[in-house]
Amino acid sequence: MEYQEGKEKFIQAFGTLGSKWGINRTMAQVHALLLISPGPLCADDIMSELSISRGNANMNLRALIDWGLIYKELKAGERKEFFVAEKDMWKVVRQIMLQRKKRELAPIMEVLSELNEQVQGEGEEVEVLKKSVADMHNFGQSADKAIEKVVNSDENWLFNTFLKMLMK
Amino acid sequence: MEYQEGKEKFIQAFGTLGSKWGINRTMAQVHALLLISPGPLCADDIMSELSISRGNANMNLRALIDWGLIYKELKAGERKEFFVAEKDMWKVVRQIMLQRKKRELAPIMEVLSELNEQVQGEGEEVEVLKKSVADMHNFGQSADKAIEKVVNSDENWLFNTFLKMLMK
DNA sequence: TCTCTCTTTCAATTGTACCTGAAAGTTGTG
DNA sequence: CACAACTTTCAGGTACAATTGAAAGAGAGA
Repeated sequence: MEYQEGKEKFIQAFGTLGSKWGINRTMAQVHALLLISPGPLCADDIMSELSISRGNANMNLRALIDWGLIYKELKAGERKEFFVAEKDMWKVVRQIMLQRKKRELAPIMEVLSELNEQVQGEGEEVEVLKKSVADMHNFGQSADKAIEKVVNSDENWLFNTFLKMLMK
Repeated sequence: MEYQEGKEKFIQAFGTLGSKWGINRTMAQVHALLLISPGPLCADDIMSELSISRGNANMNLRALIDWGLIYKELKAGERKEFFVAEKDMWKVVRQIMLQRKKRELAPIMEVLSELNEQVQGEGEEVEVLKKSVADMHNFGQSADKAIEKVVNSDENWLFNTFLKMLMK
């Protein structure tokens, strides 16, 4: 397979994956493009590689910076901004886990806490609702803790060892 | 808070959560509704509770059965089909992990394997592409193994212990 | 200050996944 | 078989998110 074809397949696959996980297809593609670029790229590079508009490129680059997945880089003597991706896969995954926890786990946990405390009434249907809420709240807390531990495992020899075992 | 309000908030929150994770909003809402229903519901119950059409209800009920998250139940003397949700939170999460692994991890792993084996050529850009592909393939395999282990942890005392520790 | 280059914004457009409802299909019963 | 009770399908419509492109903004150097 030629380089160009491989590159396109990679970017394409990444975009599809992203969209199945609730992440903007283009954002995922920009990320993929930067991941396989040996050097920094500027907005125009990305626009022409992915055939997208200036506005779209700009929006998704900002979003990726916001997620902590790419960095802005300034070249001496150039006005243009360049971008590079974090290429350490473990850091990438860690960053994604943290961001999604913050953006999507946290809000629902708040709703669950509220329901946990405030739903009144009696009867079977109320009990079933309360139990569901409590179970999910519980599970969410466990998940939160597990994510924190995994994300910070570098600092913890014991968990690091267990994690490696888990993945073998 | 009254029961009805709590119920609506629960269903609403679940729907939002689902859509942020690439799961059909309505499917998540139907699931939520069944989770907090003391008894089985039929298609008409769901249509009126969620104000959705017959076709929509049918589609999403089939999908939920397909995911292994709800079951069909027949009542003696009734033609209608009734539905109940699996309410054990751990089984629910397990099922979702397995299904998503099958549906979304597997396809991209195939692309990565293909690229891993078939990308030809030399030069820095080819090397960077190859490295990205290899890293991701690696990570994907680890994730796959970790999911398998977590999902089957009931049978494995050591990992069960570890998991509990991870979540405390 | 003016101009040139690059970045950001946003109203209008486009794209896409989802939903509807009616019609066709299925199945049990008299 | 004919009917009634439900389920499934799907062509067309809707709603929402993503995208465009042009205009406004921002900053550096002459």
